[in-house]
Amino acid sequence: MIRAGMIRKVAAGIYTYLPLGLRVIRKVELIVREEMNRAGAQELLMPMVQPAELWNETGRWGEYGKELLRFKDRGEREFCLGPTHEEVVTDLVRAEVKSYRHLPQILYQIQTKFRDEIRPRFGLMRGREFLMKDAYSFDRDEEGAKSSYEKMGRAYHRIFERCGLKFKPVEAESGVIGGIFSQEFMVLAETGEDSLVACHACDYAANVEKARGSDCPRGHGPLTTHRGIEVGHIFMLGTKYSQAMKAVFLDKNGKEAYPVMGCYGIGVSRTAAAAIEQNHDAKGILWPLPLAPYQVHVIPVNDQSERVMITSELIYGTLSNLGVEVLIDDRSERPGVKFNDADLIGIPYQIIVGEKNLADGLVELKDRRTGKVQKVTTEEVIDLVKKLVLPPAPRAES
RNA sequence: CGGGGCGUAGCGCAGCCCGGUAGCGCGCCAGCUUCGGGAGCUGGAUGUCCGCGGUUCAAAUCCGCGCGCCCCGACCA
Repeated sequence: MIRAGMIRKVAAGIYTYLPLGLRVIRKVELIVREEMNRAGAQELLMPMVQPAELWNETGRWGEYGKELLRFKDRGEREFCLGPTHEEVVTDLVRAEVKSYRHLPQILYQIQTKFRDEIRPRFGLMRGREFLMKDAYSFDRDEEGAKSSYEKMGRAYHRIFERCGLKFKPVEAESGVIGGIFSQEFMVLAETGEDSLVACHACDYAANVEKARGSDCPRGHGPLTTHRGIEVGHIFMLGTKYSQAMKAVFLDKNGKEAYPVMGCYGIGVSRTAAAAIEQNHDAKGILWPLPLAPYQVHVIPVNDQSERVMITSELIYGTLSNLGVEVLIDDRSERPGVKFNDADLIGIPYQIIVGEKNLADGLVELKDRRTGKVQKVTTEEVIDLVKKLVLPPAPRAES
C-alpha cells in the first residue's frame, strides 16, 4: 500500500491515508453502512477519549493491560483512548433505555480506534490506530439477543460478499471482550496471521485456537487448515456489561431486568489491506471492483500528442458524466512508467489511448485482472465500460 | 517484554573497524532530443551525519546516556 501511494507512515502503526487509500476506505465504509442500516442498526458517534471511571465500573481498567493507552488531563483525571466502546455505549443505554418498549436496539459507529499494540506490523494489517465499525445490540432477553446476533451475522456475510472477498466465518475465542459465544470472519489469504480449520463437507470452521481435535465435530472426517485474516468478530455478550454497569429496564411485568447484549466489530482499514493480500500479482494490486479506488484508469500513452490527449479527455469526461469513477494519468511520463504504475495501483479497467491505434479510430480496453485486451472504437469503449462497472438500470415497476 | 538490526541529501545506501576535504544510485530542477512496458545527453541544487554529553588540536567515525524505527517470538478488528 505504501508503494502504491495509498498510505504513508507517520509513526509505528500510525498512518496517513492518501487520496487513493482513502477512497478505498470510503468504499468499505459505504458497504458497511448500507448493510448495518439495512439490518436495522442506527449510526452514532462516540468519543475516542474515555474516562477511567467507566472502565472501573466493569473492572476493565485493571484488566485491559498495556494495550489501553492511558493518560491524564490537566486536572490529573485519568482517561484512555478508546480501543472499544462497550462501556460508553452501555453508559448511554442505561441513561436512555428505561422500558422494554425501548428495546431492541442496535447502535453502531465507524470510528478511529487506538490499541497500543506490542508490535504493530504489516502496515494497516495491524496498526495501533485503525478504523473500526463497532456495533452493539441490546435486547429484552436471550432469545432476542440471539436473533440480533444472527441478524448481524447475516449482515456480515453480505458485507464481505459485496466487498468481493473470499471469506469464512469461524468459531472463535472471546478474549478480553468476554461473553458467551463468538465468531470471527476470516478473509482467506496465504499471508494471513491466523490459522483456521474447515470441514470439506459442512460449514463447520474454527480458529485453530478454538478448534478441538483434527476431525469435524459433526463426523465428516479430517479438517483442512487455511490461513486467514480476521476482519470481523461478532460476540454474544450476555449481561456481562449491563450487569456490571447496572443498566436496567423494566420488563413487561414491571420488574427490573438487564438488557442482553452483543457486540460486532469490523476492521475497516484492515479489510482494505486484506483485500490486497487476497488480490494481487507480481505487478501489483488487483482490486475487486466494489473496493477499487477508481473503476477505470485512462492512460494517454503520449502526452505530446494532441489527438491522444483530446481523445483521452473526451473519454474521461464522458465516463465521469455517466457516473463512472475515472482516473486519468495526465502526467508527462513515459509510457512504461504509466503502464507499470497503473498495474501497481490496480484499477480494474484500463483504457489505453495511443497514437497508433487512434489512427484506426481505436483505443484499448484492458482488464487488469486477466490482462485481456480488446481494441474498440472510442464510442464502443464507453458502452463496454458502462456494462462492466455500472449497476444494471433498475427495471420499471410493473 | 525477550532476542537481533538500523538511524548520513527527498528515497535507498556507502563511509565508521583504522578520527582530518561527506560520497554513490535513484529522485528533483533547467535545456535539448525521445515517446506502446520504469529514456539519452548536458548542466544544476540539496545535508542540525537522530539528540545530548564526553574524549581529542580535530568526531559521521571513539566512549556514555537518551530517543526513534525495522525485523523475529506470547495478545487483538
